[in-house]
Amino acid sequence: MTEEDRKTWQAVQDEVRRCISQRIWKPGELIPHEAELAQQFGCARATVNRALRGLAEAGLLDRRRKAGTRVTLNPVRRAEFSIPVIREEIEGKGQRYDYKIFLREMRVPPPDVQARLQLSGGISILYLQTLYTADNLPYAFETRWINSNAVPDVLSADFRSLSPNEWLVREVPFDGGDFTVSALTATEKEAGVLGCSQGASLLALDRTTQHDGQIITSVRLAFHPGYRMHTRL
Amino acid sequence: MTEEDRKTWQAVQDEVRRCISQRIWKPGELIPHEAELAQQFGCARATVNRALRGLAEAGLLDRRRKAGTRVTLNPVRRAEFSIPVIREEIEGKGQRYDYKIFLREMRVPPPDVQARLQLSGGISILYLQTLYTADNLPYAFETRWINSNAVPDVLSADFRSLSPNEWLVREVPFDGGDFTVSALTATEKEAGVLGCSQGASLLALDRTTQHDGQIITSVRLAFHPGYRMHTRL
DNA sequence: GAGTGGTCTAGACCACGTT
DNA sequence: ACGTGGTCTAGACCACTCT
Repeated sequence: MTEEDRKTWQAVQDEVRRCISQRIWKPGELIPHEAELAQQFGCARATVNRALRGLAEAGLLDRRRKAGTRVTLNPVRRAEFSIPVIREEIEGKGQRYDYKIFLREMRVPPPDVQARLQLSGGISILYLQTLYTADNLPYAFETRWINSNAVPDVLSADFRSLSPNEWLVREVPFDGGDFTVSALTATEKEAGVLGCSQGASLLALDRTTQHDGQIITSVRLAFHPGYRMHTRL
Repeated sequence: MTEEDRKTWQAVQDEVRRCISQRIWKPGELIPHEAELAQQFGCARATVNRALRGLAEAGLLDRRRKAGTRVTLNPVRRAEFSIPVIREEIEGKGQRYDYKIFLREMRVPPPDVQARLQLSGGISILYLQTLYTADNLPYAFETRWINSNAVPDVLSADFRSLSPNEWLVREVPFDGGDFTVSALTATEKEAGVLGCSQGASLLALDRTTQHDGQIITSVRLAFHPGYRMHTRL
């Protein structure tokens, strides 16, 4: 552990990272407390705290009052994915983004969607099917339910220049939701619009969005075969 | 904006969150600068900074020096998944975790794996096939390549009480890697061990792990049909 | 009870990017 | 040039939790 004359929290963090990565501090081991490290690094305790807090958030350290700070035993626990904002994703590859709305009607959702949207039976809401394309090739097929009772404005929305997704992001505030990734087997319908064979394996993202306790929308995106979500650790 | 007598950064953060969620501050809009908010909340600027930094990391705010702080236009961009540590995942559901190693041999990897592991051709390394089970039902099928040149100890490892994954986590330090999620179509082999039909859609996680510039291991997990990754936003 | 991390403060200076 | 966020400090008190 060399004595650097740096005092930025980043420098401290890098040094601590090195100690962990090189197993100078081994998994499960207690590391020196903040005051001690502050003295070693020649900086304020707050600076050390800033550095260690970041590493704890990243999952590399376990910190508990009185118990001290330990190197996490099983350090890989989280992966952060950027959620595809389809237009950006496509345009980011230099391809031409477009979308086509196949279906737009009021409909009574099936029981599972009713449950997800916390609706009672028999109420019909807005249902949309949209295909996103990149350079005119099918990219993802979106089926979306919008709780039009909670968002009445959506009924008069024009989705010509703004996709349903972007319209919602722009017009309707939200404060939570959930997100599921799964593999699905292409139905005849999905195969048809995505131009793949029926039975193909597709990556599916299901998402619900809520605001102030109400569920606003429930959407499934089925991506073209070969689509991948990627991230660095 | 009510004047609270709280001064914790969490309280400030909650209040700012409320202003965003209720569109008191609209997407794209400039919000008051730190000094002003500090005065409004009756706290130090550092406290406001702490609160806003958190929201910026969460993707709700865009902050730039001199330009000030704005409400993000497209706030949903990241989702954090906890990476499945299979044993914990299974035991967490109250099920019995077990695994069985089907194959363990030295083998020359195919070209794509060679590339991923940054190996030159003709070198044989350790190859493992493992099935993880929950209550004796197939859970996930793992195919793993381990760069046994970088980790010679692995050749004498006994994987009876510790799965290859857990052995590596325990014995080999690492400092990076990457992570891919995709949908795959079950091959005959995968269908056989997972007890599903050939051609079924499976969620696949591919991961490489590196340390000090070297790629240590490349692993693919193919989960049983119906498996989902879930997270809240 | 006592040791450790968690947070707040008031002030200061710096880094950056808009102007 | 100047306004804004980014960071550092030294000290203080608090909150948790282990013993």
